[in-house]
Amino acid sequence: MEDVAERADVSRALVSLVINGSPKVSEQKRRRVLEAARALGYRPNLMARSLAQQRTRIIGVLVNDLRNPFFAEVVEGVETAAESDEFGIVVLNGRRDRSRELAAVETLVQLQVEGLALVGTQLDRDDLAEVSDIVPTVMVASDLVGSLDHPGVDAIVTDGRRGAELVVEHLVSLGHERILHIDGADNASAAERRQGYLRGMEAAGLGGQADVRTGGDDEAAAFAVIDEVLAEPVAPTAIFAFNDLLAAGVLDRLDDAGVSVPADVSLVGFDNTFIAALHHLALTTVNQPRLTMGEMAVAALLERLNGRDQPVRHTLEPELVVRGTTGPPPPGAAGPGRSPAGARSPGRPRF
Amino acid sequence: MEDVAERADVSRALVSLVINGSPKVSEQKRRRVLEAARALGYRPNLMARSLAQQRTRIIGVLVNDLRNPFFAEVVEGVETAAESDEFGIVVLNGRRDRSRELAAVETLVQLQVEGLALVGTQLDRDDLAEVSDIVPTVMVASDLVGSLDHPGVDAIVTDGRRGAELVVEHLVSLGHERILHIDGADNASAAERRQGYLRGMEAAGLGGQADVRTGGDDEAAAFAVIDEVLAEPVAPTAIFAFNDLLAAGVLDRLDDAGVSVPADVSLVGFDNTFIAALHHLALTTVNQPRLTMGEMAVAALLERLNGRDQPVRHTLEPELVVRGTTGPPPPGAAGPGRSPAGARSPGRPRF
DNA sequence: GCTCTTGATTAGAGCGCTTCAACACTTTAT
DNA sequence: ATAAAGTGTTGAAGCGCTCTAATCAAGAGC
Repeated sequence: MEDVAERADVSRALVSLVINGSPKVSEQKRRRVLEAARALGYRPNLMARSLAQQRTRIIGVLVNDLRNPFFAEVVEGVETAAESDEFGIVVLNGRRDRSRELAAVETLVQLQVEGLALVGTQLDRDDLAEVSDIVPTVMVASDLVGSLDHPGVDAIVTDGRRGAELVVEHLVSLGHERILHIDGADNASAAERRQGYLRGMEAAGLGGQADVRTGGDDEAAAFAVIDEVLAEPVAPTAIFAFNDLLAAGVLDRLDDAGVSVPADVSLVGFDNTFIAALHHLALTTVNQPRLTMGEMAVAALLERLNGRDQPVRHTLEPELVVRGTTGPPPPGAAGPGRSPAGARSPGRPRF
Repeated sequence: MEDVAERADVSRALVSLVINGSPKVSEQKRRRVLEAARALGYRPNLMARSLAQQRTRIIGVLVNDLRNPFFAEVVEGVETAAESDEFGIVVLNGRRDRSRELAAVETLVQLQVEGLALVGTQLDRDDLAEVSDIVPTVMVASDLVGSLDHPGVDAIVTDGRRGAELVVEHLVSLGHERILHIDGADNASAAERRQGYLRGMEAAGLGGQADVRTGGDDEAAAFAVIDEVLAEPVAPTAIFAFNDLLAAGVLDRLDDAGVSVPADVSLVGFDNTFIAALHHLALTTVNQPRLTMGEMAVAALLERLNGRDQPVRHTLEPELVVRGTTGPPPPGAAGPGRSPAGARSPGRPRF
């Protein structure tokens, strides 16, 4: 910068003004400076600028798992919105490891980000208590575990409970009763969807048949569960998986076992990622407005920066997307899975 | 920091030493400082540190499209390697827009990253000429368009030409002759794979039947091409798509049209993303070692930082992964697509 | 001819940290 | 005892920038 100033025969201050497009610079000097800058290949040092300016115009984004297309799209939403507000974003990947997430948050705070968007993270209120005092924080697509209203944290979520209810309602309306839920284990949104499933089952008078198995959030997690289920005497006629990735794994394993979907068993995912839309999967699923969620997250952060100090919680409506993996249960397979004691018929159709 | 120093009753310099784990600090003072820091919730300012230290320990990663699982996995490789070398990474998403890519590179340079990993970007040598003088640069999974050896830029690629040849060889060995290639349009790796396809066809004595159509790099790009192909009198018996995403789109469209794979037409993708592995797609494809590529990229950058000034170019071997979308051509469909003038038989089987 | 505005430019302090040279104090060698 | 060497600590400069307040030049008003 010194060099540029010298070459243009002006002061360093003026160079700064030109670089930042101040209106109070004569056209003549502006030209001189710009030319000198180009000639010397001058590039402002963002670190120094941020330090001097006491602001970074950076939004930190911590994402649970970049490989999951769902999160990748939320991030795109964040990026789009940030860009149009002249903010940059820094994306860190938690890779489903909570301690890595914690470290990442720390890094972002030290980087002096002006806002923190936590996408699908598993952090809880204790992890965030301190941080949210320092920097505006918004959780996207996952809620603060065990807290309805932490005052410093905003949230943009899709109503997972409602989404799960929609799934159950859909399956029930097709005639299913033995509906299995493979959940997301300790994933941040798992509890809510599980709850919705249970409520949906209750509401349909199927409370006694509710069956939740521990799954996870990728294809691999499905394998063990499906193997287990296949080994049991009575099989479900429908499976509701925590998310699309998991559902894809279920589909694979059922395929291996020669079980056909939806003829033998119906299958539903969650998220409506592009995978679900592939015709060969044609997965019935629940849509979440990913881009919108990302954009709303940025909006929430900016509001905080502009002085709002009340927490905000936007709950978006999920939407059932019916595709090809759901249909009526196979004939003769209806009825409760667990008959009254001793009445279990050995010949009950499997799938 | 000032406050911490005061509370611990030491100088600012000593606080710095403690924070950075210098061995030449007495245990007593170290304790005092750490305690004061904790009590005050002190967090070092990374910007200030980088400025003073004249290094950031950050590797900038620019990725063509985060939604493509292939790139997401390369990034994970980069991240893993960077992490173990105590580097952080900053990921920017070009979203397939070249001007955005250019802007992103500029941002990263201004951020003072110590290394630049360009994953699948479309930038050419002119875009990079200046940048690569400033910061070590490595291209991953895509090559510098129109240049065999730009001295400042390293490259980690899979041999796309060879990969495409493998595909053609595989299809030819199954008995295919009318093999269509839907390319990646202006995507960075498109030219190479196209070339490999053409060479493969030549080598098999099928040069005259080579047929390349302009595609793209996502599902949507496939639709128009497939519609076009379906409207023509003579259909290919095999389709080689630029990548898995595109192949998935092809599969969808063929499905819509009632064409079955591989009975009527064989289909091959590229990249071996997890999508290809889904049993319901079971896409034959070409594997690229994504994680390894990411890790090698970091290794290359670190070598540069340690003084290497010769460019390095690692070409990894692609590997054909045969799954369920390839098989012999339908009976009676063999033979050249374009018969000698006038000899076109109207009844030639379509697909 | 003088002061008052207005607008363009600049000097210099300061952002939060690191680091080098200097300093004070011990310990060891002579 | 004294010099030499080692340990632990600190003052102060400096990283590249911004920004406030001061300065300067030039025209307007009386």
